[in-house]
Amino acid sequence: MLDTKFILANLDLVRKATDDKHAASPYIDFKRFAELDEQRRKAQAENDKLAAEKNKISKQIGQLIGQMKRASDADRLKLQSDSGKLQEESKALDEKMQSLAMTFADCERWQDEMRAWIPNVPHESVPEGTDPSANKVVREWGGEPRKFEFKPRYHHELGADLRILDCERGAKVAGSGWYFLRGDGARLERALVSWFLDVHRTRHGYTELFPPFFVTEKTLYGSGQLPKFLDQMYNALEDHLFAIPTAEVPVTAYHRDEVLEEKDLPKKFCAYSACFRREAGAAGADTRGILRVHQFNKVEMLKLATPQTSWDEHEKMTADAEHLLQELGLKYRVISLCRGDLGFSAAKTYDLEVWAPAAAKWLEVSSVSNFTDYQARRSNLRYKPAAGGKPQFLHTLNGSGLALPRIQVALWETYQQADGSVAIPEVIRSYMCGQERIGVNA
RNA sequence: GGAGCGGUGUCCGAGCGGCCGAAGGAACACGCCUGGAAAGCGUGUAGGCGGGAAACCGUCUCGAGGGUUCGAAUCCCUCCCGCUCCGCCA
Repeated sequence: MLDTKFILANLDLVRKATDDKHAASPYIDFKRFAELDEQRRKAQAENDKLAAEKNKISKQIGQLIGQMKRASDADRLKLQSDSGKLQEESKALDEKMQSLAMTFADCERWQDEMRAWIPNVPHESVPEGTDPSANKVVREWGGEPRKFEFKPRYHHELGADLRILDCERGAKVAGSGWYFLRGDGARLERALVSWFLDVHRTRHGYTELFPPFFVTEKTLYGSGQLPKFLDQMYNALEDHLFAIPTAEVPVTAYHRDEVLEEKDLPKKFCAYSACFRREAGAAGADTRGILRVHQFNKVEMLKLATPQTSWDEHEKMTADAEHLLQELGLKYRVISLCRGDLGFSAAKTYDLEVWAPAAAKWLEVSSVSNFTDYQARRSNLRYKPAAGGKPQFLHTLNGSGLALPRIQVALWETYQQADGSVAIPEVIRSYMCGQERIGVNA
């Protein structure tokens, strides 16, 4: 969430961000926000003044009672009546304070509520625009798309023929949008996850985490999924837990409510997790195969950085994800999302899209974002500057590195052979016991 | 799931109704001492909010939330988390 003072000092900026991000809602009323702020500060100032007085009186009573213990009988009576009077005064103050305290708490609660619905402000380098058509292609890698000397087959055809993907049985067991990977398909999935993690760990310097797949409401709130995206999440009502839509959620919460040392920054984590998404409202889109599913595997990268380095780290993280695609030999492009397509909590996002040659489509396989201090404020993630001074909010960044099974889709389609088999990319072979191609699975 | 114990500052740990934002120790920082270091000694070291140009002042915070009281880390209630024992279990 944004800082209250920042919102008030930059109303136009915040209002535009809210509109551009299609986040305007009845919960947000900037005029009311400013009024609440004034009311809140007034109530607090008044309340604090009375509290100071009351504390003074209580202290005096304490002293009188102390004196009473040592006093003669005659003096004791006098002291007793004095302290009685003070007690009355204190009670009177208490009554006055009650309504002030209530006003204060109400104002603060409403402000916080409103802040929870106000999105992050985009970085100035983010393209203007209201929908994906305004997104900018930053760069493309991989040259000309592969030319096939035969008619390339779609991933769902390849998956079925090679018996590495079984959507029918997935649907039987769990419903539409659920699937089985089978044989070498399942093995390739596992190999890719291991390879992703190993590259990030050994070559990109990330610490590996294996996170919980279910988290509390508070945790989801911290990374900005709640309150806005409640309907996109699976939950276990009985236990008040939600299935994570991405490892970003538990890993962002990892250092929640902590104050880190600047010398330990940036913190870099990578984490595998299954991701669960209800995809409510997406029915009808990408129905064939496994382009849009309710459960998928993903390796996530996450960084906690200072505001001074976060933009640099954002570019580096993007490069880390690209590195994987390059080694897999997959054609891809990097897109800078426009203001209207940017996520709720993000200040800037690069999407990485791989080319699926049979479908002749770009598939989003990674989304690398800088959230600046937006999530950090929600999650109370801070650091102590090396130069001294008050703790500051960190900047959080995260990006997929990478998301399955779309990578599988691109691999199958890109590396399919005339005989119907699929070649396994060089870098993955050692993770597949040296296997070089996927033929029909027994 | 049942029974018992416990959650205090960066950490350990005392406090069990007022003089407690909190003893003592450790750690860290600065200063003294030293040729230099260790030991010694001295000083300092939480966060939120509000006010103030600042120095600083006020207020709130001893797991969270509520209650009793003029006054709560201390008493009462609810919840959360941890530990020990028992039960169950991959």
